Amino acid sequence: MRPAAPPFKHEIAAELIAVLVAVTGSEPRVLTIQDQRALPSGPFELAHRSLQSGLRAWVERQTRLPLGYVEQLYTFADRDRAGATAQHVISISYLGLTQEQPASGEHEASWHSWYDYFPWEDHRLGAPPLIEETLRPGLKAWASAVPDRATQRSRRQRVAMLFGFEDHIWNEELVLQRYELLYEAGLIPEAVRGKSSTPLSENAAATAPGTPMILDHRRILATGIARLRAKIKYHPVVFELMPATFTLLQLQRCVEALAGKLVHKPNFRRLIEQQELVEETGETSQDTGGRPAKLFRFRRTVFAERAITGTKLPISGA
Amino acid sequence: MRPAAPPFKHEIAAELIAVLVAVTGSEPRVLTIQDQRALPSGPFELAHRSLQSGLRAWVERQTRLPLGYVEQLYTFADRDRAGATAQHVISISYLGLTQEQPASGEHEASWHSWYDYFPWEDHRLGAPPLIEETLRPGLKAWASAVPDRATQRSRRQRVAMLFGFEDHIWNEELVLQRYELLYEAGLIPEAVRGKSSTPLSENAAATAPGTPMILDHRRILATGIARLRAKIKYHPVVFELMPATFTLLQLQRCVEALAGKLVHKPNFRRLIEQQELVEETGETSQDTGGRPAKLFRFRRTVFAERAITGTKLPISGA
DNA sequence: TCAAAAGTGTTATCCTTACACCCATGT
DNA sequence: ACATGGGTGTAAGGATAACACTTTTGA
Repeated sequence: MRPAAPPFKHEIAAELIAVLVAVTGSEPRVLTIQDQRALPSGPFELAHRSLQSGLRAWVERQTRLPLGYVEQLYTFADRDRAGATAQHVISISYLGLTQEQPASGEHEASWHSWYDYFPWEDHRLGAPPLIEETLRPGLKAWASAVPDRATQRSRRQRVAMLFGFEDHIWNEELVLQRYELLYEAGLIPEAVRGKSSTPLSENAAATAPGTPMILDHRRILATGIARLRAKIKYHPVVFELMPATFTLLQLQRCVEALAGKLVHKPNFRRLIEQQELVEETGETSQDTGGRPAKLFRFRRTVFAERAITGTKLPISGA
Repeated sequence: MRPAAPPFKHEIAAELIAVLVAVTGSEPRVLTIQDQRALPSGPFELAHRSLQSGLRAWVERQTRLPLGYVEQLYTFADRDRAGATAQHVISISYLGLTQEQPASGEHEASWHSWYDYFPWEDHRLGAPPLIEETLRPGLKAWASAVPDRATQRSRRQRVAMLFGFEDHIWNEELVLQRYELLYEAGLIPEAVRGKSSTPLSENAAATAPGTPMILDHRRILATGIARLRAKIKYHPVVFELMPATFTLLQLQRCVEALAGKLVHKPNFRRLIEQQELVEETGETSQDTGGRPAKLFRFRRTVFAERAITGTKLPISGA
C-alpha cells in the first residue's frame, strides 16, 4: 500500500472510445467508422480540463455534432483485448447523445440502427423470430455441452432469465449480460475469431446474427445501450435526442426505439404531462394521417429541477 | 475520426485507487493510508487479465483482505487534479467490499468510519445538528452571494433539494452531489487549499466539518458511498459485508449503517425472508440483551439466481 | 417488573398497469 | 365508413409504509 502523491511512471497509451447515439425516424442509431465495423475513437488529449470536456471537444471538432449529454461508460485495459498483438492501451469509453446530421462529415463515418448489431434486442413487434430460430437452439446446445448436471441447470436458468424463456419476462436492460452469454456460448463471431487455439463451437455455422465489430467494440456498444435503457427511466435524457418541437407520439416512439419495447400510450402521455416535462408550443402537426397532434417543447428548466429528483417513464417489466 | 486499430502512443501514467469498505459494529468503515488522509492506491499493473483482476490481486496481496465484491467507479484524468504540480495521470477508481481485519497489516493503513469524512451523511438519529448549525448558514450565504435573482433562486432550490430543507425529503443517494455543492460553495477545505489565486470564501473559518483528504480523494470516496447506497437496494451485496452467520437485526444495522438512515424493522424482516435471501442455521444468539435471535446464513445460491433479477431492500424516500 | 429485542397481523395509501371508450382528421 | 392517431376516465392489483400488538429473554 503506497502513498498516492508521487504518481508512478508506468507509461502506457490511452484512448477514448465514443458510443454516439441518435434517434432518427423511430430507429436508434449509432455512429460507426470503418465500414460500420468500429466505434469512433481518438487519442486521449492532455490539453483539457477534464476527460469529459476532452471527449466533448474532440467529438464536436471531428463530427460537428452538438453533444447534448455525455456520460462515462467504462474503462478497459484487458491484456488480450487486441488478441495476439496486444499493446497496453487503456480505453475509456463514453456514451454521448446527439441528433443525427445529414452530412456527418468525414472519415467514412456512418449511422446505423443499433439493432443491426443486436437484432435480438428489438422487441417492439414482440420477440424477434431469430431468438427462437437461432439463439435458443444454440444456447440450449451450449447448456447441454457440459457433463455436470448442476452446471447444466445453472446455465439453463441463466439463459431463461436473460432471454425471457419459460415464465421469465424480457428485461430490456440486460443487453450486456445477454451479449456476454452469447459470447461465452461461442455464438458471437468475435469470440471465435480472436482465439487461435480453441475452436470453441463445433456449430460455428450457427453464430448469432448481427453485424460484428472489431476487438470488443460490440461489447462497448452493448454497455452503452444498457446504460441508456436504464437511464431514460429516471432521468430526462430522452429529450437530448428529440428535435426542438415534437408530438407526444414522436416522443413515445423515441423511448420505444431505445427501450426496444412498446409502452402504453395513455399512461405514457399522462406521466409526461403530470411531471410537467414539456409545454405546448400552441402549434399542431398534421404530418401523419389522423387527428392533428399538439406540438410540445421540452421545458429546459427541468434540468435544474429534476437533475436531482429524477423523472419517470412507464417502461414496465425491468 | 480515426480508426482505432493502431493505438496512439500518447504515453501517460496510470494508477488504481480503491475505496475499500467494511461494516464493523454498526459503523461503515473505509480503509485509508497516510494518517487517514488518502485512499490506498497503486500502480496499474500490466500483468493481469483485466483491470478488475489486477485490482483484486493487488489489494489481496497488499492487505490480505478477501475482496468479496469489486466494481469500477470512475476514471479521472483532470489536469488540475494535483494542483500546480499536475502530472498527467489517469486514475481508475474501484469500490471493493470486504470485512475489516484486526491487523490490516502494513504501511500505516487504518480503518475509519466514513462519517468521519462526511458527518452530514449520517441521518440514523435524525438530521445531524451540524447541518442546521454550520452547513445551512454557509450554504445560505453562498446562495445570496450572487447578484442575479434567478441564480439565487436556483441555488437555493438546489440546496434545499440536496439537504432536505423545506418540504424536501432527504435522499441518501445524493452523496456526491452534496459534496460537490459544498465544494462549490467553498465550504470544503480541499476546494480552497488548491486555489492559489481566488480566496473563495471570506468565511473560511466556517468550512464544513469532516476530515479532509489529499487531492480529490474525498470526492472519490463520496462516489463510492453513493454507488454503494444505490446498489444495496436492488443487489444482494450487503452480504459481502456480513460475517458467516448473523441475526436479522445485525443485517438491518449493516444496511442502516450504509444508508445512513433507519429502516422499519418488521417490514425489513418480512422483505428479507420473503425473498429467501437467507436461511436459518438452527442456532440462536443471546449476545444482545433481549430475546435470543435466530441466526441466519446467506443463501449463496441467490448470487446465481438474483445476480440478474435483483433483490429489494426497504429503504424509503429515494 | 421492566427494558430490549424478536416477531406477527392488519390496514391505509399510493403507484402501476390495463381496459374501455370517445374525439378529430384524411382518404 | 373507416383507418389512424389524439385524448380521457376509471378500476383492479400489487407494492409500500405504517400502526398496533404479542412473545421471549436477561437484569
